[in-house]
Amino acid sequence: MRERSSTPMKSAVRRTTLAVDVVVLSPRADALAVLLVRAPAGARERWTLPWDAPQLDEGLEDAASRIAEAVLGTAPAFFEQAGAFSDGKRHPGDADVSIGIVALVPARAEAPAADTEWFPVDALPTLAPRHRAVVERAAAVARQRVDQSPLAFRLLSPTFTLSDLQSVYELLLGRPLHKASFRRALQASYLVEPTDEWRSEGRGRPAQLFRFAPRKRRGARRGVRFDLFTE
Amino acid sequence: MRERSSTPMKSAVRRTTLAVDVVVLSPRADALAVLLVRAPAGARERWTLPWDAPQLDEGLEDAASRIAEAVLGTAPAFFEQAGAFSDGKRHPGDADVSIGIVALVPARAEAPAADTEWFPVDALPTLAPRHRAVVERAAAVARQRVDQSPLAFRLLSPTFTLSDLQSVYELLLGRPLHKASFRRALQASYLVEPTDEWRSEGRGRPAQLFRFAPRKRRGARRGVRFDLFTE
DNA sequence: GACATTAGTGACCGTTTGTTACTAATTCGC
DNA sequence: GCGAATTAGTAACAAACGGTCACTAATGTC
Repeated sequence: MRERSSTPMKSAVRRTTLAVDVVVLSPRADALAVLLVRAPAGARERWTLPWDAPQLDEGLEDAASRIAEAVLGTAPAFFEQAGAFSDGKRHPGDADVSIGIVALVPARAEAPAADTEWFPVDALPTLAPRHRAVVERAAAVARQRVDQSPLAFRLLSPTFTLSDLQSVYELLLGRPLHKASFRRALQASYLVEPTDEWRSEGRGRPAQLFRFAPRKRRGARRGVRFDLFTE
Repeated sequence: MRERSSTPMKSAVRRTTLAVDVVVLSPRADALAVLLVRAPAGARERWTLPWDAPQLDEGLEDAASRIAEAVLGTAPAFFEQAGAFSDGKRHPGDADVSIGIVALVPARAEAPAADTEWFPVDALPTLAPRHRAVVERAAAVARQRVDQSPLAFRLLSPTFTLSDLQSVYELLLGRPLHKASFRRALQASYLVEPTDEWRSEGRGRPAQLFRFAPRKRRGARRGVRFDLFTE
């Protein structure tokens, strides 16, 4: 009979410093971009993610919303957890544990707050190691879940053209998609519905505007896919 | 010009009580089961997830491994985060924030430690509300990621029959799969390779044993799927 | 030895998907 | 005004995929 240590459930609960690190993502100029904040003078890196400790009895998403609103001016409508980080990597506030939370905002014309700037996720400035890991994980989460979560629609205005939507998918998936196939699959998914409006943007034929309006699908999900990331 | 509050990055880092709640999953008797620990006398619920606060400078996965080993006798080989939980729901140790971590172990003959018991995830006993949410989220994570992560193989011994593998997929997906289609898709995925061994289990033809041995796939991933959960 | 039971495969065929090629509606340059 | 360029949208073909059925194979049970 193997000797077993007593279960650890009774040990005292230690106090830990906790940070909510927010990764605000938005499509900018043909790249997925993250909003960074200029670090106060004296910090080791020039840029950081917006972050803070959660307030007493404040939910993590509530904290993320508050933190994002402070830098954006408005609260994003969509959040998703990107994981918890506690490894030896340094956090700008020396938090023991970080909760990474992705916030998605549509591309807008307005500039962000002073002391903030958009950076493509593939061309980040030097960040604290923890923050770099959070951003990378956040981007990976967005890429992995784009087909199971209405992520793409949160990166667009309420109405959008199908070309806009396809561009966002291509941005997230990192590869070009074929127009006809994309539209056929979208049609079958019952995720969008056309509006009466059309948008004419410079040259070319005007495009019809659609809105996100998922309806129940009749067909059950079919076979398995073995889509492991085995690179 | 809108008035903006100063960015919150400078506020003092508050101390928080943090718990790592471990969801040990294993296939048992045609159901996905979770390992629960009998709560000490006086606790409000009779059962809890194995949990503990992380030690100083201990990674979250390290903590999960230690906690799981205390109840299993051996450390599971595979962990995956299931999210952070901070909402008002009560935790057995009154932790402010819980990190839910899924640990996968193959079905084994051996009984778990004393004061522990396997429960099907669809037939849980009364748990603290936080723990119930963690288990539900963990099961959902396992179900969602089964085709993107080698989850299913971590619920099996190093060698297994294709029927075993199909059963695990059916368990996780919650629906029957067709044998021929399953095998055809698996073949195309280059995820398993046959061994020289065969297993005869009571009646019926013996089955060849396979092992998980993913190889690079030639074909690039194809089109998009719009598999939003819109029930 | 007939039968039940589980493993594994071949083949048919309808559906899905990649691709090409087309039509449609607009702006730009002249 | 008119053709070229540009972007939107769709039809149609061929190949690949996936659901299904039917079969063969190897074992234990009676």
